[in-house]
Parts: sequence; C-alpha cells; structure tokens
Amino acid sequence: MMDPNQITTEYVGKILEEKGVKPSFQRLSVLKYLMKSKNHPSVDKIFKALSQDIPTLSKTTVYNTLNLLTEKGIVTALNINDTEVLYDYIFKPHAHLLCTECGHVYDVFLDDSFSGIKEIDGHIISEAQINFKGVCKKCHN
Amino acid sequence: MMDPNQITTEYVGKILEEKGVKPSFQRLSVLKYLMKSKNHPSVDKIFKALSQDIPTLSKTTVYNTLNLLTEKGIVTALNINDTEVLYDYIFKPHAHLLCTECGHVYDVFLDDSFSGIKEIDGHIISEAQINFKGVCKKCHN
DNA sequence: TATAAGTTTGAAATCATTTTTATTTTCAAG
DNA sequence: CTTGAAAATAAAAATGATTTCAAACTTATA
Repeated sequence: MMDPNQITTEYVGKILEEKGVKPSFQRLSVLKYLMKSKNHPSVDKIFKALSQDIPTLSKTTVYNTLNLLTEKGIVTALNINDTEVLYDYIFKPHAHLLCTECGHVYDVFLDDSFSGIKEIDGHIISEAQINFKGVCKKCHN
Repeated sequence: MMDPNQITTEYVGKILEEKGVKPSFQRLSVLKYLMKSKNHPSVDKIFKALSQDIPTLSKTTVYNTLNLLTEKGIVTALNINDTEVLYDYIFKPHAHLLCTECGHVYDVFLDDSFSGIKEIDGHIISEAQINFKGVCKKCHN
C-alpha cells in the first residue's frame, strides 16, 4: 500500500509526465483514485465514484484514460474475474488472489524469485501476471 | 503435449465421466479438439473447425460446453489476450507466454516450486494462472 | 411405449467496450 | 490578447462476444 499522504496532485502529475502523459484533470482524477483504492475497482466503479465530484465526466474518458495508463505501464488491467476487468496501480509488483467464496481480490506479494524471471525457454519476459484462485483466510473458518 | 494416439473417443469419454459430465457427441468433439490443439483456440476457432464435420453444431453449445468443462476443472479459460478468451486442456500444469510481436501463446513449464504453492498469507490456493508477456525466441532475432 | 430429464439449437437480449462524431479545452504563433 | 490547430473530452451509436430463453430433440428410465 501507498502512503495516502503521498498521493498529492503534484506527485500524481509527476508520474504522468514522466511517462509522457499530459496531466489533465480527468487523468489526474482517475490515477489518484486508483492509487488511493485499497481494492481493485472496475471501470464502472471508477466512473461512478468520480462522477460524484465531476458530474460532466464521461465513461468514454475513463476507458480512454485506463487504456492509456495501461499502455504506458502505469496501471495493470486484471482479468482475474470473468465478469469485469479490474484496474490496479502498480506500486510494487505483486500477484493477486480471487476468493471464490466472497469474490474479493487480494494483493499477494511473492518473493523475488518469482518476479525476477526475465527469460524462459529462450523467450524474453517483460511482464508477468500471476492470478490465484482459492479461499481467503476470512472465508475458510 | 499429449500423445495424439492416446486421444481416442473412449479415453476422452472416460475423462468426462470421471468428472460427472455426460459424454455427448458435441462434448466429446469439443474436448477432443482441445486435446489435439497445439495452440490455444478461441471459441470461434473451435466452432468453425468443428462445424465442418458437425454442420448442425450451435455456437451456444460450444459456449455451454467450454463453460461446463471449465467448471469441472478439465480445461482452463485463458485471459491472456484481451480481445478473446482462449481455451486450454490441462494436461500438466503450466504457465503461458504471449508474444507481443507475433501474438502467439506459448506453453511454459515452470518448476514445481511455482505450481506447488498451496497457501499464501493464510489464504488457501486451489488454482494458479501465470501469464507472461514478452518477446518469443522466434521474434527477438 | 410413455415420461421425464438432460442436451442442443437458434434467435433474441445483454452488456462491456470501442468507434465515431461533435464539442470543448489547451496552447503555441502571430 | 486573438487566432487556429491539435489534443482531450463528451455523448451517442455501433460492435461483438457472451448469455438468456424457449422450443426441439435425444437419451435414459420406469
């Protein structure tokens, strides 16, 4: 998790600019929301949450922004749940666990031997997505 | 890879029955096709291929069958490509690599320390899906 | 053979995402 | 300051994969 106090407009704007993305109000809002999220919101959740403060916001803009941030490697699109795509700010590389009971998606931090893989069978690896399914500790008691 | 000679109707039927799935002609056809596939076919590819031999086949049946086989743990639905879902018969647990150049999806066999994870942070893990992105050995030369 | 249960089919509906087009904003050049 | 082009946003319409639904068919069973 990120320190919430760190998530200022300046800080978020700097992240965007470093990746060559113009820090518009909408983009700042979407990324800031993602960084503050403890869960992994869907497009719809992001849209509904931000709409409260930004009544003119269009869902298209949320889609555009998330696609752009994904291309730039700032966020990841999670396909762990087959009903909707979830988005996640990449603070530190990690895996995910979907609880088949409650549906919650947890962050799971594996040791470096997993995330450090750069080559397999002669293929060059640039990105890894590790999704577990199972029963979370809250549900199996 | 499976030995192609092993993929007989009797053998495929046995796999279905063991999981409590009635081995109808359509289900046998779909599973047999998946077992013989060297790549990871989409619903559409499966449908088109089987339609040649089974002209009455409905796409709904392909969807129904794949959903059923996935529920029963006989096949996996791969969300590695964001345009379409790919299906894969689970012969031996393995990871996948999507080549960002040619789009091909490779099977990647990791050692048991990966697939053997049964518990993390108190959560019980029943299933793991590991998807890599990168450049395959054919493309980075 | 009759009946019920399970399976398949094809059409229609759904729904997330993309495309398209129009409007607005940004920002550099004059 | 204006002006005008480029970029960003908005809203509506289109797309397309997947699901739902009702009817037809098949299979198993009494």
